[in-house]
Amino acid sequence: MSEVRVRFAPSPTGFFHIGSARTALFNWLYAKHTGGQFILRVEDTDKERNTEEALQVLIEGMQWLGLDWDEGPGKGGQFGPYFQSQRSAVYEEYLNLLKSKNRVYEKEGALWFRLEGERYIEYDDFKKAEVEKVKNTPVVIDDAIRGRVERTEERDFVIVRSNGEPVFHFVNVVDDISMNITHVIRGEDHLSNTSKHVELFKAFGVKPPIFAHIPLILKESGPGKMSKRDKGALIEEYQKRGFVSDAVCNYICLLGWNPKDDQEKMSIQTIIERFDFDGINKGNARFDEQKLAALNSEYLKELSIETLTQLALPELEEAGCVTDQTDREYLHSVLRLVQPKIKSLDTLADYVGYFFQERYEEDAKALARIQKNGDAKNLLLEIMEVFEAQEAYTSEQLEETLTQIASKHQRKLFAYFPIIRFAISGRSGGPDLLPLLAVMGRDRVLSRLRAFLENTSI
RNA sequence: CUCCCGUUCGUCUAGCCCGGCCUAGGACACCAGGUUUUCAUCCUGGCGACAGGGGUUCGAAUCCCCUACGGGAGGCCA
Repeated sequence: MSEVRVRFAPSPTGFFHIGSARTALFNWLYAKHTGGQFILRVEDTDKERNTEEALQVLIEGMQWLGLDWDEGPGKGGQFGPYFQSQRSAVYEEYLNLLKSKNRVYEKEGALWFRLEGERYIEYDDFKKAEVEKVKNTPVVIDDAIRGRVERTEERDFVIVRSNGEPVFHFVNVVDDISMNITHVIRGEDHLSNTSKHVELFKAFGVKPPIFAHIPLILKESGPGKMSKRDKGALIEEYQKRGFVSDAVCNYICLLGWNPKDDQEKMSIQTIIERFDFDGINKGNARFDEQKLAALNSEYLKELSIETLTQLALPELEEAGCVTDQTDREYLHSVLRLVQPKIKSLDTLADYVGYFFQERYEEDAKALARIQKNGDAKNLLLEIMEVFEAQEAYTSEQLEETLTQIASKHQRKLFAYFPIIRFAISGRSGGPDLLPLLAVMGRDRVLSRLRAFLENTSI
């Protein structure tokens, strides 16, 4: 039994598309699941757009998702080189092989692959021209996901352009042969092309690998598959926005694959164990950012405070909440406080801004609501009296004092909450109030309460 | 225009291969309550689907055929 060898063969375009990422992920999972090898092969034949930076985007994206490769760029391997731009000699060799079998001919400067079978001319309504077709026997693809698929390839096709560059179908097959690829896991958009590939495998006299065509990811709204310009399409965006990479991985897996027992949130280790072709769906899946966000928030809640801080820091720094001067202890305690509540990191700065900045916006509507209930000023004055005197600001002690003044003034404990919250944060919602006060600490709380009493007419 | 693939709640999906246990299960979203302050928290409940039509069968979401719809491919792009 030979070892499983799968590959991810992206063309660096400067973006790391979520669909590509999932193809990479499924290949990687299959390799891990079977104990096989995962190969990264860069299809950089299109010199125009394949730049060094474009490659970097791809590699960073792969690393961010935790998809390491056994052979490929930066890693080497005995089947290299792993850049198609460096494999001309291999292509030359295989081209000669085809030529020796009389399967190549030249037309208009390009090299064409010759199908076997009887030829005839037919008008083609798509090409709007007379074209030569071949009466060919159908190719049978025994797809690991879709089952038996039959398709007839009925026209010769170009394998080397007139400028000398070999085309995708050719290099793809040659590389899969010369790299001993055993399973080709790729998007369904390649299913129709597979008949070309199988014809080439047959011409080379090589048994084709096992094909597994995975469903496509459709854009969130509107028709068609997801493309680079669609919302949520780029992996690097999630990275920038502070998504948990494990959450993104987990979500992408769920787009077209599931373990069949309603499990959704799974560690990558669990997914590796459970991943297999029979869990992959045939139908295309529509991308749903809300579901991703929900999963991501579950992951956020489990992060260690150090990891959470690391993820949140760029956003907080950019918003000016946090600087080098910010006390790390304080930052940690704020994040620990809000962690059970947060849903995403890309709006975190707005949610916690007031912890760090003395100037923050006040929500006029919230204030109006509080004033409607009346007595706001008295409530605050009653509090000031005891808060000033109090030294210890733990959640429990604050509750005790508040309970005392409440009974002294014959009020409900919670009568004080809204106005306190507003006076120190300018809003009506947020983390639980008592722990919040404890985190902010005596000095901050007192100075904000004083400032509020002075500056705001209530 | 041709060929290929697909079609279960709004969305991701379980069930389909091996027909009865399906009054079709879960999750996200949404709605309603609750959590003796707030909610970008948590809990409970609700809403909500077998694309349509024909077969086969005692019995079909499950098997077969047709139609419709969706997706993909048909490049000297990958």
